[in-house]
Amino acid sequence: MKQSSSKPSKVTSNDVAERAGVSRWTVSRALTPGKSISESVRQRVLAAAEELGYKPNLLARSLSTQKTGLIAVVVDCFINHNVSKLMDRLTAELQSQGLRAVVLNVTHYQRVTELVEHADQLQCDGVIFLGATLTDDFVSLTSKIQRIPIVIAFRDCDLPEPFVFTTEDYAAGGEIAELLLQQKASRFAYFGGPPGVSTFVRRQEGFEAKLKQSGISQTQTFHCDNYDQFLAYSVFERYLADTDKSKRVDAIFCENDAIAFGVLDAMRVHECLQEIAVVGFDDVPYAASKSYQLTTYAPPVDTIIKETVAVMLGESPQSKRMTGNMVVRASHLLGQ
Amino acid sequence: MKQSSSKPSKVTSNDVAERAGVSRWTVSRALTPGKSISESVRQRVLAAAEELGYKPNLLARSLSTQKTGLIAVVVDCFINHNVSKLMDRLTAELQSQGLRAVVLNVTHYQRVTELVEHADQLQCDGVIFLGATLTDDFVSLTSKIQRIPIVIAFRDCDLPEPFVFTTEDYAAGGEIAELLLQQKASRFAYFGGPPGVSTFVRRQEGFEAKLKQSGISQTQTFHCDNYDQFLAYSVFERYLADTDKSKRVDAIFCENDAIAFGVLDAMRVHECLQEIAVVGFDDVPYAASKSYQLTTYAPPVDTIIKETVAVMLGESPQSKRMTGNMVVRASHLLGQ
DNA sequence: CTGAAAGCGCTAACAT
DNA sequence: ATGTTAGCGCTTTCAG
Repeated sequence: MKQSSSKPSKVTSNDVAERAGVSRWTVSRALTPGKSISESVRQRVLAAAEELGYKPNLLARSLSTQKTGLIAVVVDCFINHNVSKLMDRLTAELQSQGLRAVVLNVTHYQRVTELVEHADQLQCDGVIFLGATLTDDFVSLTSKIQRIPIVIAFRDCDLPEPFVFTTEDYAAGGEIAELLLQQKASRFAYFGGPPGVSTFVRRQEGFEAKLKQSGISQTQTFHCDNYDQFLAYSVFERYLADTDKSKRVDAIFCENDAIAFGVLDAMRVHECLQEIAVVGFDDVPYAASKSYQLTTYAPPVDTIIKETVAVMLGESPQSKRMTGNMVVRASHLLGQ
Repeated sequence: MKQSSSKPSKVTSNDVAERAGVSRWTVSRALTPGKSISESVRQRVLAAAEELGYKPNLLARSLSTQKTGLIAVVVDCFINHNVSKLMDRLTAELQSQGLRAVVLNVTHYQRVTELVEHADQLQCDGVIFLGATLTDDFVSLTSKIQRIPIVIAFRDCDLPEPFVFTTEDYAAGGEIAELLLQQKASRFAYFGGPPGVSTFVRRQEGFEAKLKQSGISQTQTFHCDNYDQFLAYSVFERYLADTDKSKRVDAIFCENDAIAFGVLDAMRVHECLQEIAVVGFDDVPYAASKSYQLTTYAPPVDTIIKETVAVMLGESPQSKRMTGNMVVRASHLLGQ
C-alpha cells in the first residue's frame, strides 16, 4: 500500500556481519571512525556494507548514544521576511554541523508548551526559540525542559536560565537616533509592533535616550499588534490622512523592516515620500529593493547563529547582546 | 557541563510500573488510547506517571512501531516569499496531523542526495520536495529511497514514481494571457526564472498557446538564472534603458511574483509604471502591498498541502495538477 | 583486535 | 484484563 515491494533498508548490521564473516559488533566499529580495528577487516566490512547497500538505522543508534542530532526550532511568524532569512541561515549552519532542524511552527497553533514537550520526548538535543514572542507559559516550560539546552535567539529575555543571543537593541536605537538627527529632523517618532516585546522596548529606550541627549524629549509612538506590513500601513495611512502636513513627524524609526515598508507604502499613497525620514531594522533582502531603498540596521546574524549552534553542540558561553551595523540607503534622507 | 544537575527525563516506564504496582507493559497500554485495560488500573498508572513526571521516550517507541512521525521537507530557496508561505502552511498542516517537519535546506548546500539519504536513515516517514528545483541526481535518488513515500509539491516532474501535486500551470498561463488580451495589449512578453524548470516551461506554453489563438504568434522572452527580485530587476532595467518606449513590450507575464516585483521596480525607476501590464504568479503576501498591487495567479495552496500530507499519512491518491485563481489587483492595467 | 553480554525504552503478539 | 516473551537495530562495556 505504501511502497513498491522491495525494502532496501531492511539490511541490518547483522546481515553485513554475516557477509563479511565477522560479528555484528565489529561492523559497528568499522563504521565508527575512532575505533580500533584492523584495516583489513575494516575494508572487508565496508565492502560488504557497500554491496548490501547497508544504511545504519540512526534511530537505533540514537537510542544507544542518547544523541539524535535533532534540534527543535520554534518559530513564530514564518511569513515575516526576517524570520525566513534567519531560518535559512540557521538551518544551513545546523546542517553544516551535522544537526537537523525540527521546525515547530507556533504561528497559528499557539500551544507552545505542548510542542516543545513533544520535542523533548522526541529526544531532541536542544531547543532554539528563533525570534519568537515569548509568552508567560514559556517560563513554566523552561523549568520542565532541563534535559536539553535552550537558546533564545534574536529576542531578549530577563530569565537567567536559558541562553540569550540577541542584538544590542539599546545601542542600535541610539545609533539610529544619531543618523536621524544628522538629517536635521525635528519631530521624531517610534513605530513598534506589539507593546511589551523586548525588542520594542529596548530599541525605543535607546532611541529616546539618545534624542534626549540632544534636547529632544518628546517623541510620538505608533504601534501595531502584529509585525505586519499591512497593519502598519493602515495605522500610518490613517495618521497621514488625519494629520496636516505641517504637523506631521519628519523622522520615524520602525522596530522592524516590515513596519517600515508599511510606513513607506502609506507615504507613497499620500505622496510625501521624502518628507519623512524612515529607518527600519533587520535588513531583510527586500530592504534593498529599488521601490524602498530602506535604510536599516542589520543585526549580527551570522555571529548570533554561530553562538546559538555552538550551545547546541554542548558549549556553554555566556548570554550575549551583540552589535550589528547600519545599512545606509536612501529612505532616511529628507528631500528639499 | 550541559544542564543543571537534575535529569527529570530519566523516569522510565519501569519506574511508573513499579510505583503503580503493575507491569511495564500495562503502563504502555494505559497510555495507548485504543487498548483494553480496566479503568481503575489505568487511572492508577496515569496517576503514577503524573507523580513521577513520566514522559515516554518517543525514540524508543518509534524503534518499535517503525513510525517516527518525522517528515523530511526539502526546501530550495528559503528567502523566497512564496517558499516561506508554503513552509508556514505545510508545517502547520503536518503538526495538526501529529507530524513534524525536519527541514533540509538545500539552498547553499547542494548535496541533496546526501541529505535525503540521511533523512531516510533517520527513519523519516516521508519526504516532501517543496517547490525545489529538481536536478538530475534526483532521479537516482528516488530509486534509492523506496522505503518511504516521496511527494513533489509545487513543481512538476515527468517521473511516474513519486507523487506530484502542483498547479495546472498550462491552464493558468492561458488564463493570464486572456486577462492581458482584455487590456488591449499587443506586444507580449514572458519573464521566467531558470530555463528548463517545469513551471517556467508549462506556464509559458499555456500563455503562448492562448495568445496564438488570438493571432499573436510572437512573444519576447526574458529570463534570469535565479528566482531573485534583484536579478530580475537588473535584467529588466537594462531592457528599459536599451529600448525605446515605442518599441517596448506592453504586457508581461512573470513566472513568479519575485520576478514581477523586480520588473515593477525597474518600471518605477524608468517612470513607466502604467505603460506595461504586469502579472505575476504565486500571490505572495507582498503582492497586496500598496507599492505593487500586483495582479497575480494564486495556486491552490491549501488543497495541494492537504493532498501532500495525506500521502505522508499513507494514502495513495493519483498525482494531480490543480487550478488556482486569478487575484486581480492593479498592475495588469494599462494607463491612459 | 575481536567476540559476547547487556541494555537503550518501548511495543506487538502471544499466553494466561 | 494483565503478564510474558521477544525484539526493534544499534552501541557500550567488558572478556578474551
